[in-house]
Amino acid sequence: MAQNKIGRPRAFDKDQALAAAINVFWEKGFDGASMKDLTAAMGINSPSLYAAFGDKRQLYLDAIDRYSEDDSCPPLVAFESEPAIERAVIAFMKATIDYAQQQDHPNGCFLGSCVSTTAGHVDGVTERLQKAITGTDERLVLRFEQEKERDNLPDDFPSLQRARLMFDLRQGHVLRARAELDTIATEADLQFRAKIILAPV
Amino acid sequence: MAQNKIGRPRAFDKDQALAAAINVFWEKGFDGASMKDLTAAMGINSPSLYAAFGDKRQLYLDAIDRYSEDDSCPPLVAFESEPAIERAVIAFMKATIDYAQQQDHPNGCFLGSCVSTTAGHVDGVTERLQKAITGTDERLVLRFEQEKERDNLPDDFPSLQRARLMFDLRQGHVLRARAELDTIATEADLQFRAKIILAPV
DNA sequence: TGATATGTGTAACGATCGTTATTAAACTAA
DNA sequence: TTAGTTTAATAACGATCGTTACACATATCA
Repeated sequence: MAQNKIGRPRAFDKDQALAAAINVFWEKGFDGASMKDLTAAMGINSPSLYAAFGDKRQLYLDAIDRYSEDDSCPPLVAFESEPAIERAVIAFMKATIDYAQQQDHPNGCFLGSCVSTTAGHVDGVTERLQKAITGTDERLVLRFEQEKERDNLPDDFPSLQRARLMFDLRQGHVLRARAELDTIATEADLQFRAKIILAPV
Repeated sequence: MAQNKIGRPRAFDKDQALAAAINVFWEKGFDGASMKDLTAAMGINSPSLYAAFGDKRQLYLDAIDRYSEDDSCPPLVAFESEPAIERAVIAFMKATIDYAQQQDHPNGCFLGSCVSTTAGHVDGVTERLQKAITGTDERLVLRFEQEKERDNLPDDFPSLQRARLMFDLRQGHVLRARAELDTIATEADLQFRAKIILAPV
């Protein structure tokens, strides 16, 4: 796991420290998270943090990058790994709801609930946010296109339109979860939302 | 407008100052906005701010309350004032997109893009966010119910389900706008989104 | 006109911010 | 064992944070 330079005095686990930093930023935001908060959660002292990550802003950008990694978004992974497309759409939504309310990390979505605040006033954030959004769109589109090739969706299925629809719906769940409101999760509601995603034009 | 106690030395316009504070918080977030930023934008000195609003946190809560006032959300107002329900839904979406990208204030939505970050770590925010969300749901439901009474919508139309659908879609536009991404605004996409909102069960 | 009330502006408060110089400790290589 | 290297921990840096005393200006009312 941790690829430390062998042998030296027990170096801390950088991956683990970064994961801890994500949760702090996620809970308090970039400006709300102090170095004291961060070092306490990461289990290191500030000089180690600076040696490993540069400064607070770079740590923040690293946290965003780590969070945006391919396999870091459970809803996307659920969507991509479910064989039947109808079930995949439902899996995406269920995973979105579950994930946003999960107890082992703050509510909502790090990107949608927190990073968005710093877009435009912390350098490097806007580009990363854009990449995360368009990247998600593209992964959703990819799956739809694959299904079209397999004749599981009609040839005129508007993949990008529906991908964006899925993504946009997701943000509502995220905000409700952040506000500690129960998100709708009745089977009927989920079925309806899945139906409209896959509805013929 | 400003209801100052008459005659005393030129008191600043509290409403106008609060409006300026909203934009600062909206752009930089609660923790990212310094008192210096705030007083500069509000055109007053800190003692005046403290006399009028208490402290930074109370000013923030006042800003949230002011922003959440009944007539402060253009998409909602558009939805409520358009006579035909089909056109009202489209007006809501168009207003959402326009508003989130408008140039006279920061991108996105103050509540959805910024306040959400402080939910859970600044006292008083979560309750206000909940009230704003459920309040919006209720206003959307109210209009749908009125249309049902006028037989413009079927009796079994699931008002709450569709209200939440509208609201959730909105958040996607808000996030994209915050990230300075163009949101979809083709007539076809809008038509489709309006269609699914009003679709029979 | 003077006394008083109200709000402004200056300047400073202690606390905490992000950051770093410096010292101590731990392990490898010889 | 000892020299050398790498990391951790302590403590301090100047700057800025949110907040507030204090003195000055302005307008009303006696």
